[in-house]
Amino acid sequence: MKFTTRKKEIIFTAAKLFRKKGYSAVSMRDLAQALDMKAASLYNHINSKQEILSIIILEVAENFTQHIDSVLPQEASSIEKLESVIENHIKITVEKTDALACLNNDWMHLEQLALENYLQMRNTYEAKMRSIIEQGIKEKELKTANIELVLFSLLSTLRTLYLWYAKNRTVSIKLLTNEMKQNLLLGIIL
Amino acid sequence: MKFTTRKKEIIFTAAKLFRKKGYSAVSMRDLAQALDMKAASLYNHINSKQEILSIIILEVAENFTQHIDSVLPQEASSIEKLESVIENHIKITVEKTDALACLNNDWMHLEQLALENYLQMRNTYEAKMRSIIEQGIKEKELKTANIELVLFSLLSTLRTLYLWYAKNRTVSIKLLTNEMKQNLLLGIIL
DNA sequence: TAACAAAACTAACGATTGTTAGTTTAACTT
DNA sequence: AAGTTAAACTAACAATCGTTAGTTTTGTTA
Repeated sequence: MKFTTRKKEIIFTAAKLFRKKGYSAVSMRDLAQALDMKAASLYNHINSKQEILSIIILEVAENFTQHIDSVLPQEASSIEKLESVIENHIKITVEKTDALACLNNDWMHLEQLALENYLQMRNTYEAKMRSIIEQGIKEKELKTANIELVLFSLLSTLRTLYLWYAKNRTVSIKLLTNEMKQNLLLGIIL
Repeated sequence: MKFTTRKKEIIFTAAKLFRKKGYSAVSMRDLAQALDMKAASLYNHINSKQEILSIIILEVAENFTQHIDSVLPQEASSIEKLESVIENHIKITVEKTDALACLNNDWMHLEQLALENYLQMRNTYEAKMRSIIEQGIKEKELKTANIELVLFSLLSTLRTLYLWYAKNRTVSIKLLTNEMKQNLLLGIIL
């Protein structure tokens, strides 16, 4: 990996460590050692451990926000919109595996504004997903069902797909995308 | 809640705290305070923080193991077996929400034998789930698809259902079970 | 009521935590 | 070559970590 700045390298490495052991279990000395430097030197580039976490998480959260904001106003069927959401989740899973894991597992260790920011983005994201599902039911494209459970069924798999992808990195994104659309939207029963 | 022993009360409370903040972020002093006692007093009942974690996680893991061991040899269709697995996941989600969350999020903080034990149970569980799916495909009950992805799609939702249930405790288990079978097995498209 | 056991307490330990201050090295720019 | 800045270093801080030792309180049994 090539980095434009040392700060990005630190954040990249931190994401890898946070993913493996969790934010709280990674010390600044652990992080420094992984970068072959001393803990105090990290502070030439970052302000705090907390700043590292918030940069990692908020960047991914903004990726999700931007995508759904672009999908929602489109003139498309609800199913096409859901497919686009699935594609984006897979894209982020593949491109930002570690950061996505941090978002999933360590968001509760965010503090103050960063936490508020994250929660607001997550709530908005879920509300927009919900509206897509509601549109689909209204237009008779989706089954009438408990919207909250449909929403959760989709998001739970998409959010944790990085766990599967970490052990199956050789699979083609094309195949992965098609299979996930199948499983999530059409079910697995013949 | 009524407890038979102080030890169970400690473990129950620990599971609640571990779930909220993660194993590493909960100190023995945090745990003691939640029980209205001093940290040192905990050691009259437990041997170590690590012991608490392993008791919490291994008990739930054994619940999963026992159930799938009873399902696998049954004379039933693959779909009936999958439905039984779904029912069990929901049962554990409802009855042992906090412990299940610990298993999901903090298993990597298990040490030595407890970690080996857990991983062995998880691998065996997944292998048995896989064999049910393979049976279903062979008997033309399930679609021909990437088995690993079908397995993951099911397990990812079932494993994290506690996140949804925590915010929707009033839903009836009957409804929850039926909707989950629908979503996971038949999909959401009309 | 005296004796005993269970379970709480205080005090402290060595290790580790995130972080700061002050200093030295390394890499460019003039 | 001299000057400047970025980025590493050593040393240390106050706080907190899991845990132990020794003591006191509490509640039950003889």
